[in-house]
Amino acid sequence: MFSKSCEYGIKATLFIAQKSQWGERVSLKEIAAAIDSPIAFTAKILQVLAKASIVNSTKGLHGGYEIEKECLPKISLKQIVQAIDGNRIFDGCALGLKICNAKEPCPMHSQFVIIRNKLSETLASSNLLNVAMNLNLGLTVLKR
Amino acid sequence: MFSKSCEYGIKATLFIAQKSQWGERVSLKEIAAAIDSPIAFTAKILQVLAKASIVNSTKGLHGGYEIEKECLPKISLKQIVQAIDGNRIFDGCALGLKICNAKEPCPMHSQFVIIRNKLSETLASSNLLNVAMNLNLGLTVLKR
DNA sequence: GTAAAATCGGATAAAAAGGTCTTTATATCT
DNA sequence: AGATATAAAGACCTTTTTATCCGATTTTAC
Repeated sequence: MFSKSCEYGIKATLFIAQKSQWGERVSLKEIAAAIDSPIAFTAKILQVLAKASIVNSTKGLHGGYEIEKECLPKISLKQIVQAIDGNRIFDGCALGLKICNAKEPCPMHSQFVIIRNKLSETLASSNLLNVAMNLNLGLTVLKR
Repeated sequence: MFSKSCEYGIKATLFIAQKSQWGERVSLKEIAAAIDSPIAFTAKILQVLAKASIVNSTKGLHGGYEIEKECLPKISLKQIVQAIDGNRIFDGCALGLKICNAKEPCPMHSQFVIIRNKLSETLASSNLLNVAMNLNLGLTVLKR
């Protein structure tokens, strides 16, 4: 479904969001440990997320990553997916056709429009605050 | 969503299904041309589909691939996907967790169960006869 | 100035995608 | 029956993409 980069990106953002609720800033090392990801690879993904202004990064001693508390309810998982994987998953043809639309559809087009719209809505309607709250309550996990 | 192998596999099977309606047997070359796929790679995928008894292959002069007419309504696209990509797409965690279920869910588990079930149902309820008929009518295409 | 932390450019490894060549099977034509 | 042309099967190789790692640089608090 998603690339590995995107999986790590989502998990990393969620961990940062969780800590940012309490105004805590987290380092790369902490993130990688929390989501069980390769540290250097995670760094690269975080750069992308920082450039997309989904997370804020601070260099130097006591630096790290954070998200402004007020932004948490405004950032959706869809934004993360788009920043890392683009939106091929939302608008690309399931059978890989270059041109595939209602006028010239692939054999699965009409069915997949429904599924992709559902996916898009699901991701667009989730926000970091909600998801982070479930993490806090221990109802969901980022590892294992 | 699907691997390239799977995309080609679905398109190849649909093309074979279309021709098999009229009792025609098609060669690798014809298939690759019809679905615009690399010929040698397509051969490999067809081997997998033949081993999974989704298509019948015949060697030698006038050989090629076909599907018994009576089987067309009994074969679903889900079977093709499972034969090539396995069923990670149907039961794997969207965030890549090894363990992810209702008891120990990832933050997106409950939402993704719905999407994956929808995908599974859609693919399971489609059959080669129906899809091939739309191809015949020119309502859908395998190329472009 | 030093240590901690992110950034940046590139190097390496692994997996997916695609290609080549040889072998095997099978109809058809002497 | 044997030779031949055709077509899939199988083993192996190359390219491309994705994933991962490393080292040098920059930034900042103390």
